[in-house]
Amino acid sequence: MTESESANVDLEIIVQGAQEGKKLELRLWLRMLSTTKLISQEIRRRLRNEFGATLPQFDLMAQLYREREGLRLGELSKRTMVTNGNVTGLVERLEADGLVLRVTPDGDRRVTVAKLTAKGETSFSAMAAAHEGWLRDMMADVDPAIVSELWRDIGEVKSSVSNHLSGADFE
Amino acid sequence: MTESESANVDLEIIVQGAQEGKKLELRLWLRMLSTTKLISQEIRRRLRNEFGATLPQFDLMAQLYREREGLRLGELSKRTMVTNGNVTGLVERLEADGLVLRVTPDGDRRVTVAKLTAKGETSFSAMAAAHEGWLRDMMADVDPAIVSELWRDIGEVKSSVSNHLSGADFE
DNA sequence: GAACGATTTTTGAAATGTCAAAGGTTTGGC
DNA sequence: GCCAAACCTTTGACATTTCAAAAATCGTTC
Repeated sequence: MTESESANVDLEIIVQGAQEGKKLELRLWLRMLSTTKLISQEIRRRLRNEFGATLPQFDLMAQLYREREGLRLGELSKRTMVTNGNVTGLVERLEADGLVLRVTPDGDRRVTVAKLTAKGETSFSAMAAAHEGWLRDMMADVDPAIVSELWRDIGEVKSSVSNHLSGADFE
Repeated sequence: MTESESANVDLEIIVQGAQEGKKLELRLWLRMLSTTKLISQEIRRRLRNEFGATLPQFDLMAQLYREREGLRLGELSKRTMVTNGNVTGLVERLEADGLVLRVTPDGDRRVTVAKLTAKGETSFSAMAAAHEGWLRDMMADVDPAIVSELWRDIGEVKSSVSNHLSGADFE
């Protein structure tokens, strides 16, 4: 390696450090955000066109589907990462559509438990199957090994973020 | 390795294939979505507490900040991935706060161009600096090499998704 | 130069989202 | 038994979001 070549490499490193190394976290965040928006919009569009449902409704029903005995609204709020007040309205509309049932248990009258109706279960399982297929389609060009790697590494990001929250979210 | 041990390994592989290999794309999506929500909420909270601003307003101003001569609302809509109707209201409120100015150019009176006011520029650059720091903090536990890798691989996901959209989004 | 089609933004209805405050209910001392 | 603190959900005020339809303007064609 000649002297000029080695100097060149050093320069590249410096330049790279200034351009690509800077704000890496910011750039990752912007890319995560835009990708998530893109996928969300596509899922929204398909849920609407093929099932007449919305994404928040789908998310909420997904939680209820795996807890057949139902969930308290507060628990639903935590799992869907939606505020309490928002859950109230969502469940209200789902109940009006006959997909969800609200029950107040005898033991504690502060609590409201939401659970899927039979119609809700049928409706959700059809959507869930389609939903899974959409994701496979959308990510079809990505090597499964990379999908796996992404799943693991984003887990690290999530964990780091969880440990550096200013607010109240702890688990 | 005994026969029973080797049989065990095979079982693990099979089980792993059935459990972890299945629905990999779905699981990646759920993790991306929850991580993005987590970070969004944290940024929202800090923008609100420290600057009295909202995240959509911040996003919109970010686009205007790097186009000092201003942007048409339709262009703003594309770049922020927000619908046209939504941009109208966002710009309206930002204008009421004196952060953004709306101008109709002489050449084409259908068009509305939004640009930051001096106050808007000052306000945004303070927020942007803080914003970048928050992200570094939140991702502090993640190896920079992994951040870099994630940025690249999520780019692949985004590209794959873009090529498998049912709707109208093409570029 | 009147009319038609394309472009751009706004509007309106409904759903989702946040936050803070208010309403009930329960529980644990006293 | 009663009161205060804690717990759970709802409410109310706004901001954001989507979609579709309407409004305004431009360009072109005849």
